[in-house]
Amino acid sequence: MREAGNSKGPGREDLLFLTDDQLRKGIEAMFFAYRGFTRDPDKILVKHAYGRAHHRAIHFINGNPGTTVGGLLEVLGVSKQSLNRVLRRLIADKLVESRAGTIDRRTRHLFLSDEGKRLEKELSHAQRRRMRAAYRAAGPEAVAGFREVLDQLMEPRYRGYNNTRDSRN
Amino acid sequence: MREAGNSKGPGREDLLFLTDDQLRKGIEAMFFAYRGFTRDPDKILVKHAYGRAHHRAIHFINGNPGTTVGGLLEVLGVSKQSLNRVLRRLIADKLVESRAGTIDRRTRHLFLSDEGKRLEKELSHAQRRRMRAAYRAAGPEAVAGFREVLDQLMEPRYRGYNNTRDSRN
DNA sequence: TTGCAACGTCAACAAAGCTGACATAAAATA
DNA sequence: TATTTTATGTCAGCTTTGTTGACGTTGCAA
Repeated sequence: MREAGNSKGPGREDLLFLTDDQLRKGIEAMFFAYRGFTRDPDKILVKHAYGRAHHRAIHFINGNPGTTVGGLLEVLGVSKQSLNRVLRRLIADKLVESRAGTIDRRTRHLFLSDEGKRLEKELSHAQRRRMRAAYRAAGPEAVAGFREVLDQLMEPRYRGYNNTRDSRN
Repeated sequence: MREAGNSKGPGREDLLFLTDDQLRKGIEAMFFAYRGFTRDPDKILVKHAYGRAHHRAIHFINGNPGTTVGGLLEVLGVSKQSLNRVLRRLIADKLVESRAGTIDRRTRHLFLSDEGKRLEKELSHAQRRRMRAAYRAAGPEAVAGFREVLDQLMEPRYRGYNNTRDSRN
């Protein structure tokens, strides 16, 4: 992929000529798509009286069980006070468990409780459902392209964040 | 595009089999990408003491000069009180002009002033710059796929929103 | 004339971001 | 050992942006 200019003539595509209008449409599509993307979980969250910030915390704790507060702060990119407010409530509500580390007892390792996992499943199921429908409708090649562009849009340090996280104590 | 299953064997791609993990990665990529996507304009906005809501209003007024308050409400999907707060300030700061319609004098038609256009250019230039870099790095086929998936993710009523808007008085 | 539509606005509230300041416990280091 | 740094928690205060409910005005339309 990503070859540049091959056969007859310097077509605009080959030179990756991008009009402001093409880019503007992409920008608007990103705005509308993100709203669609968050819509289903948002509806579930209001029922439980949580917000998007709670969803994000739950999501990343689920994907990285045992991650520390500091780890979460890095991924989420918010202030510790802001994260703490969210986390405090999730812990009080017993959706998240916080355990002091054994090798470094200053750190707090975070886990979803069974009830936390239940909510996570409810949220991620809804979000995956929409994502799956979009992927299916667009087809596998479109999905590959989608992921490539997203990887380019994000800040480089978050590329390839996936790949099971360290979660050891 | 979007053919389904052709040659030997029912490959997973051909059946559009999508693992939860694939979908989860797409979901996370969407989160990180959206953050990257808004980062540059956000930095500019803080200098001017505006927020993302102001950016959105400016963006859509720029794209649809003469749009009404009601039109903006539809696209942005927020309450009129919320939009009004943003708009009131932009008008007070003389970035946006509001003119009563001539055929229906109840409506307010919105336009960017010269200064409004200046800020819009500053914001959209930064955002297009990142988008352009992402598009260039990913290549034209990836871009096509990106757009297809975004179109699927958004609520259907916003598909093809682009295409120059009515802006007559 | 009566009613609906488009808009503006006040009030009150909530979510979620921020900064600054301070506290504690534990690790790391001098 | 004494000191400093790190990881975390928390209080206070402020901002932006979203919500709902209520009410007022102007103007189009029946």
